[in-house]
This record gives sequence, structure tokens and C-alpha cells, in this order.
Amino acid sequence: MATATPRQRRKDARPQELLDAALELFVEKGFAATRSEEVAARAGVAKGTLYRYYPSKDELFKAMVRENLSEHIVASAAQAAQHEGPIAELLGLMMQAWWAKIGHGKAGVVCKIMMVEARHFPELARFYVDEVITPTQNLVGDLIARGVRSGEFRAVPIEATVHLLIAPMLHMMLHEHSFGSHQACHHTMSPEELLDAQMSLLLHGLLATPD
Amino acid sequence: MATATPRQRRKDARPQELLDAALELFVEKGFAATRSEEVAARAGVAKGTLYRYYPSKDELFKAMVRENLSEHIVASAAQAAQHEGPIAELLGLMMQAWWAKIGHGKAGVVCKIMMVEARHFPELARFYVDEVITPTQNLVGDLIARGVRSGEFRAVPIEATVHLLIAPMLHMMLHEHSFGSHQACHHTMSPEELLDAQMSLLLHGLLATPD
Amino acid sequence: MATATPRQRRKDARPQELLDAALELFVEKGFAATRSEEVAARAGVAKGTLYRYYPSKDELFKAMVRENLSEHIVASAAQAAQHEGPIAELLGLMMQAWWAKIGHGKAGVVCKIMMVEARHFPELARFYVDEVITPTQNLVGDLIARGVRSGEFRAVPIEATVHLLIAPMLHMMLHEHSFGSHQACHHTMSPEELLDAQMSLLLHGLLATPD
Amino acid sequence: MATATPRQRRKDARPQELLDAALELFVEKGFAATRSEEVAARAGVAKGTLYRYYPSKDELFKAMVRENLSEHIVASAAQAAQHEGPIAELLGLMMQAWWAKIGHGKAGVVCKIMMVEARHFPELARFYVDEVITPTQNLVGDLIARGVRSGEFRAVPIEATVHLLIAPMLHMMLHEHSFGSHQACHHTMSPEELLDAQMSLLLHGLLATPD
DNA sequence: TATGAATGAGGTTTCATTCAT
DNA sequence: GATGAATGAAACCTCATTCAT
Repeated sequence: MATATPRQRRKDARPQELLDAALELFVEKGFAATRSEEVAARAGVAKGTLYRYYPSKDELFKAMVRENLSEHIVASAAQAAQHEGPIAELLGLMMQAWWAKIGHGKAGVVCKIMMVEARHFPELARFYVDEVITPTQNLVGDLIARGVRSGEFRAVPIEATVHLLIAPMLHMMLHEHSFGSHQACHHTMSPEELLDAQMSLLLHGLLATPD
Repeated sequence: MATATPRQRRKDARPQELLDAALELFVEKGFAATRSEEVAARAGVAKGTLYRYYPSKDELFKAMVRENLSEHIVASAAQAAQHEGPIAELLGLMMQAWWAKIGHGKAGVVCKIMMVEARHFPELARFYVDEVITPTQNLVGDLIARGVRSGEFRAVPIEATVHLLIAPMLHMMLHEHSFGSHQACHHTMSPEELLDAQMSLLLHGLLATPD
Repeated sequence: MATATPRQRRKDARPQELLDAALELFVEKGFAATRSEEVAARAGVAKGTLYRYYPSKDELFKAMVRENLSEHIVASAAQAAQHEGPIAELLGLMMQAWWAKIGHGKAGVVCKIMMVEARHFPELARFYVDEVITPTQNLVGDLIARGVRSGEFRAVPIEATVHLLIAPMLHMMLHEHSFGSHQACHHTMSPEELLDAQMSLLLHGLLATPD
Repeated sequence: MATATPRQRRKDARPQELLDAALELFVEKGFAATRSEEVAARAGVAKGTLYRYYPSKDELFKAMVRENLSEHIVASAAQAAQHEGPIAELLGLMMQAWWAKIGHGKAGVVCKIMMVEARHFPELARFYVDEVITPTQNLVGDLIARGVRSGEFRAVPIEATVHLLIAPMLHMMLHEHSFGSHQACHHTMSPEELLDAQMSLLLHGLLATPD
């Protein structure tokens, strides 16, 4: 049996190591401000080694996005759950799951990067729109529509409601990444509590007395 | 009193013209990808002239942000209105006003730029947090609190509610700027309709039957 | 009257200075082995200045060839002389003129460079073939044909004769440039004497007794 | 006696295979533009293996030239034939032989490469001059001189005549390698016909009426 | 011995900034 | 003040060479 040599083992791990290093640095400093040598250094290799695996900084970026997005896509699809109980409950669970699995981790960070660099990588942006944004909106939109049809929800406009469900989570993440290091800007509640509160608020509304 | 010559008038307008050009380009291409010569060209002056007004690209950026933020700050403060009727109405008006005056215009764009470049300009980010984010959150938070005290609103958690009010608008703007050019990603409703729908949704909640 | 400032005067001279520097270095070391910084240095400017005038090393090369070829082309055309006496005399004069004006100077050197780099710059090679080689061959070929028709020359094959007239001069130049610095390789006759001898040899042939 | 294993045979052939690959590539793309990995790949070995046989790209080049030149040298020497008939006949045969065995094949190509890279490899150029150019010129020069002494030839200047004999062949080869791929530049005669025509022309001269 | 992953010097090119005019 | 030619630091990328396996 061919035992992998240490060298081979390192080689196999390289692409992932480089992608991870790239993700970290692109988040920390942005794409343009990250030098390819830094990525290599953080991955523990020399400048030239990076180019054995990715033929340019742009390709590295694209690979990094796709790599981290694929989890996202799979996760999104998997959540097209077959849930029986009330839709409201399902929505709450899905939002918590999204935060725990995506918003809180690498995939969430990629959302920020995509937003920042979309103009510079139009094909990638289209890919992101087609594979992530649109499916997610459709998924959530279908659930809302189901709830409306079943009488669980009021006859709300779908698109606006989807937006209202998704935006706070995305924004929370963007905010943390951009201004999270400033004391005055930390949310005093945990993200989970915030989500719960938002969900409850969304369901019951602000008003004390329904008109 | 010396009447300003056309030249003098031209010169007095320079800083603003440069700042406007910078804003446009930073939005279009990002900070790093915008060359200082382009900014000068769009403002109709030569490369060297830019440096007579702003000693470096970084300083130009900071001046641009501060310039466009000041409107925002003033606007925010001005809205700390002495409103008499129900808070819900006030909130709705404020959100519409925010979108019309800020989110839709230059100041909104600056929010995106700040988010993207916050890591690169920490003092500026702090300034933004202190002068824009925190005051805005306090303003909205106070209104919510007032509404709760007066019995107009349920006893909702302030912070989460503020977040839920602000995030959708900010996110709409970011989204338009990042992916707006992709067909699949255009909102089919106008921003104004979206805002109305959101406000209504927020006030009454999703559920058809209050529990 | 707008007097050219020293700066302007230098600027106007730059392209030519850079082209001259490039020619020298490309001849000395070849295209690939010449660093763009060296070209700039020899022209007395900094690295970056080169790129104000030529957007890449390749474009610099092409400009250099075209610049030096244009003389050649003009010269070739001008030699399409309206000569009355014997063609043999004309051919001799033309070869001497070619050597004096072209082979001996920069344009000749460009022939070597074109030969060496033809594979790397196919469009340029085609340009060279169309604008220099083919016209020259046609010009000489027409003269031979005229001589044959008038009975001055034997009924020699045109193409081979053209080749036999041109090759020695070109080869002399290539040889000088490649091996001229090696003592054992210097021709002991001057190029002019060599040309005379060759012309005479070509006209009368090697054989002592015509058969 | 140990019979060579296939592996051993393979190994013994390596240097030649590498040299052949190098020759092909250096001709196709020039020395600088040929990557050592390409040479290895064309020879069917890995990059590192090349360096077990030749310690550097420069040394590979030198070995390649020397290898292919040695044939040339031997061939040149062998042609210093003891021919009895007229020298003119011998010269014609020698030129045909040179074209068939050298000009047309690898050794001819090496002449082009030497010419192009002479400046970069001065010792090699000297070697080439001493071992190839000078002997060849001496050989041809001696034959001319013999013909002059025997009364077969007119009292032509030796050096110019040697040049006139050699240049067309060399130039034909260089030309084919540089511009051969351009339609407008193909000779319409075969090289052999060209040689015949040249020889005949050289012997009898251009003029219809000997003076 | 052969391999090919890794290295890093060195090349091309960009662009913020300076400064003579 | 305004200009834009000039600069050179710094980024990207290549590839000859090394060396662990």
C-alpha cells in the first residue's frame, strides 16, 4: 500500500491552507490590500509556492470564494426542509441555524467579501447571486407564501418580508466585521438573543394594541 | 470688498469638486483600485493639483468621508424631532426621510465605503461609530423607549428593535450597490414601497392571530 | 511665442532617446536579456519614465523596430532609381549605397534583431517581410530581369540571383555583429572592398575560361 | 559482460535526448524563452533529472552546441577531400553536401543559435569561431587558391570569394528559420535548385559578354 | 537515481507622490 | 497656483535551482 509521504501529505493540505490564509487576510485587509506574499507567509510557504496552486491572485480569490461558498450552497439547499409544524417555528430554527453554521463562520465572512469585491469580479458576483442569494430568497419566500396560504400569516408582501427576515442577520455580521473592534459598537446581547428577539418582534409586531 | 473672479470662484469650488469625484470613484471601484489621477481627472484638474488640496490619497479619503458624513450627522440630529403624535408614525416618517435624504444619496454610499475600509482607517471608523452609528442608535432607541413607556409599544427589547428597524434599509442600499447590476437581483418593488411594507410588517407582526 | 521650456525639450526628445537606448541594448544583449530598467538607465531616465512613453517592453521593441525600419523602407523605395547606363553599374552602386546607408548603420542592426526575434513577434515579422524584404527582392529582381531582357545579362534565374546578390551583404553584417569581437574573425578587407570584389566576381564569374 | 538493462539503456541515452530536446526548443523559442522544465518534459524526464546531467541551463546550452558542432567539425574536416578533377566541381559537390548534411539539419540550426547567443557565451563563440568558422574558411580558401594556381580560376581575391560562396547558404538557412512561416517569404525554388543556380552563376558570372 | 514540491532572486509593471516650470 | 513629467517603492509573477523523498 502506498503510504503518503510527509511531503505528499503537506502537498495535499496546501490548497486548503492557502485558501484559509487567503480568507483570513482578505477579511482583515481586503483583497487589494493583501499582498500575495502575505497569503503565502500565513500559509507557511514561500511566495512562489502559492503560484504552484493558484495561477494568480485573482484565481486565488475566486477559488477561496467558491470553496467557502460551496458549504453555503449545500447548507442552503439542505434547509429546504420538510417541516410539519407552524412555519413561524421553522423560520426561527432556520435563522438560528443560518447564524450558527454560516453567518457566524467562514461562509458568512465570504458574504462580506463578495459584497465588497462584487464590482471587481462580475462573473463571480453573478455566480454568487445565482447560487446563493436567489436560492435563499426563493426558499424563504416559499415558506412565507406557504404560511400565508395556510392562514398562519397575514397576507404580507413576500419580497419585503423576505428582506426583513434576512437583512438583520446579514447586517449584524457585516457590522461585527467592520466595526466590531470598536467598544462603543459591540452589541450587548449575544447574536442568538438578538435573533430570538427579532423573531419574536417580527411575529407579533411592535404595537401593543392590534388595530 | 473684492469681487471673486471666475478663477477665484473656480478655486473655491475645487475641494468640493475633488471630494465629489473621489466619492464617485471610491464607490465605483473601491479605494485601492481608484488612482489619484482619476480623481483629479474627474474633477477636471491635473494630478498635481489634487495634492495642493489634500496631502495624500488617505487624507483625501478621510476628508471625503467626513464631508459627506457631516450632512448625515446634521440630518440625524435634526430628526430628533419634537414630534407629538404616535411614535410609530414618527418612526415611519423618519425611515422614509432617511432613505430619501441619506440612504438614497451620497451619504448612504459613504456607509458602504466606511464598512469596506473601516479596517484600513481605524480612527475614521471610530469617528464614524461615535458620530453616526451611536447617535443614530440612541435616537431610535430613545423613541422606542418612549413608545414603550407611553404604552404605544409592547415591552420589546430596545437594542434588538433598533437593529431590526435599521438593518433592512442599510442592507437594501448595500445590496443595490454590490449586486444591483445583476438582473436576477433587482428588487421588483420600489424602495419606498419596500419601506412601507416593512414598517407595516414591523408594527403588526407576521402572525395573523395575535396569541 | 511659446518658447519650449527645457523640460518640454527633454520630453520631446525622450521617445527617440529611449528608442536609441533600446536599439543599442537589444543588439548587445538580445531582447530577453535586456531589462527594461537598463534601457531607461541608458536613456538617462528612471524605470517608470520608460512606461510613460511605451506601455510595455514589447511595445518598446516594436516601436524601436518600426522607427528604424521606416528609414530603411524609405531608402529602399528611393533606390528604385531611374538609372540609364548598364544595370550592372546600377547594381554595384545600389549595393554600396545599401551598405553605407543601411547595412552599416542602425537599420542594418535591426535586420539582425528582426531575424532573431521574428518568432516572438509574428505580426512585426510579417510587417518586416511585407515592407522590407519583399519590396527589396522585387526591386532587385526587376533590375535583373531588365538586364536579361536588354541582353546585358545572361538568362539567369531571377530568384537565385537576387539571393546571391543580397545574402553576402546581410551575412557580413550579421557576422560582424555576432563574432566581430573575435580577432580570428575580422575580415581583413574593408566591407567596401569586399563588396567591390564580390560584385566583380559576380559579374565575371570564377572561371578563367568561359566554356 | 553485464547486459544493459532497459533502464540502463534508457539512462545512457538521456544526455543525447536532453540535448536533442534542448536543440529543438532553443531553435523554436530562443535560449531565454525556453524554460528548463520544457526541455526536461520534451526529453520525457522530470525537471530535477535534467540537473543530474547538466548543472545549469547555461551548461546545457554549451553542451548542446558542442555536441551538434562536433558533427559539423568532423564533416568539415572530412570534406578536405583529395579530389582530382576540377576544383569547380568539387566546390559544387561540397556545397551540396554542406546543405544536405549540415545546413539542412541540426548543425545548421546551431549556426543560427550561435549567431544569436554569441554575445552571451563568449568562450563558446570563440570555440565556434576557432573550430568551425575559421577551419571552414581555410578549407574553402585553400581550394580557391588551388584553382587559381592551377589556372582553373581567375585571380580572384580569396577572402571575398570564400564569403561569396558561403554566405548565400547560411543566409538561406537563417531566413527559413526566421521568416519561413510567412507565405510571402518562401523561396519558390527548392534549396537544391537554388544551390545549383548559384554555383552556375558564380562560375560563369552574370554578364552575357565577357569583356 | 529520479522526482517534483518548494524556494526566492529577479524581472515587469503600476502608481502615489514630488517638483521644475 | 497649476501643471504633468519624472521618480522609485512596492506589488505581481516567473522560473532556475535545490533537496527531501
